[in-house]
Amino acid sequence: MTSSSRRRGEIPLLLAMIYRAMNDEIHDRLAAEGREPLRPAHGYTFRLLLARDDVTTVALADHLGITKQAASKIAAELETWDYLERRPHPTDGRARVLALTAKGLAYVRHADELWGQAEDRWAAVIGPDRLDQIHADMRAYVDASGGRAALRPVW
Amino acid sequence: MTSSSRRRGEIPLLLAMIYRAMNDEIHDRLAAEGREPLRPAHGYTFRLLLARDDVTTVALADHLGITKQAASKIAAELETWDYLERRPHPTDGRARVLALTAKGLAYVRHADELWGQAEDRWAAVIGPDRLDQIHADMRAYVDASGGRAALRPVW
DNA sequence: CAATGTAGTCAATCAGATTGACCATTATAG
DNA sequence: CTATAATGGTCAATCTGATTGACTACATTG
Repeated sequence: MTSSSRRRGEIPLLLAMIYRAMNDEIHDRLAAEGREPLRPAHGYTFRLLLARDDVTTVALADHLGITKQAASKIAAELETWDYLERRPHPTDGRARVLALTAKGLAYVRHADELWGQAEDRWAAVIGPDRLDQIHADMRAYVDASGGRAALRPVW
Repeated sequence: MTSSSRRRGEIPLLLAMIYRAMNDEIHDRLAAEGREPLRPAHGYTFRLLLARDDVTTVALADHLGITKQAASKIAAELETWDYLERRPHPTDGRARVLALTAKGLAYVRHADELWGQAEDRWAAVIGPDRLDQIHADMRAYVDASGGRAALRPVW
């Protein structure tokens, strides 16, 4: 059966390998579409903005684990490419709220479809039931790690 | 059971989250031990040298996906910290073979133990049998991706 | 309303990487 | 055998994404 041959400590490496393989695949396809030179940080920014609608530059910086100056630059790039806009904050005059534009939203949807296809390819190999199981087991780990596991950049 | 609630495209994100969470944990612990400022590239270098004993600077560069100049610098750092040594190549007078020193090997062993502990923590949540299953399913994906999946840096 | 804290910007600098030029050695073609 | 091309590695200059530090404008606390 499955067991015996599992070397201790191999699991994390496999996680990295699979994520990296899927990531490469998606990146290649996005690059082939001739888009702006989006870097990982931009992708993580999209995903944060999708999850929350009250994101300021400082919040973005915190999420990405970089300084606010660097985060500001990321946001500025995305703004010039029309992926996001900086709107005045409703209550705080100092702050600005970062929000995806229609183009930005379309981009995330498109990327999500590609991620979905990568996932499908795994499902094709092991079957959807196993993938459901894996999904549940991964969720269990994330839930058990008490907030330590969040979708933050893997640099 | 497990299924129904799985949103398509969520799996890759969970992979990233878990890898990142485990990585953070290990990094924190290694950093707390007051070592040289080792970066991800150094870790991937260790792992390559552990797997092969004929690694040249160019091979390292190729593996890391960086230029040979950058790879040379990485190797030079590791050499000054006594983690690896550059030996003359047995047959090619131009080349040098990179190899782990005893200190380098000890470091990898230590890091592997920490990875093993992270893995154990997951096993504690879902049980070792499930982890065996996941291991097999991940292996299946890697094998099916025809060499595309290799342990290369996830930046 | 004074004092302190926070969001964001501008400017200078740093670190890790890249490009380009080069040398020494090896492999290939006449 | 050479003559030529290709390869491993280094040195130097440059680029880029980030950091630190100083500052302004607004907010919060007392």
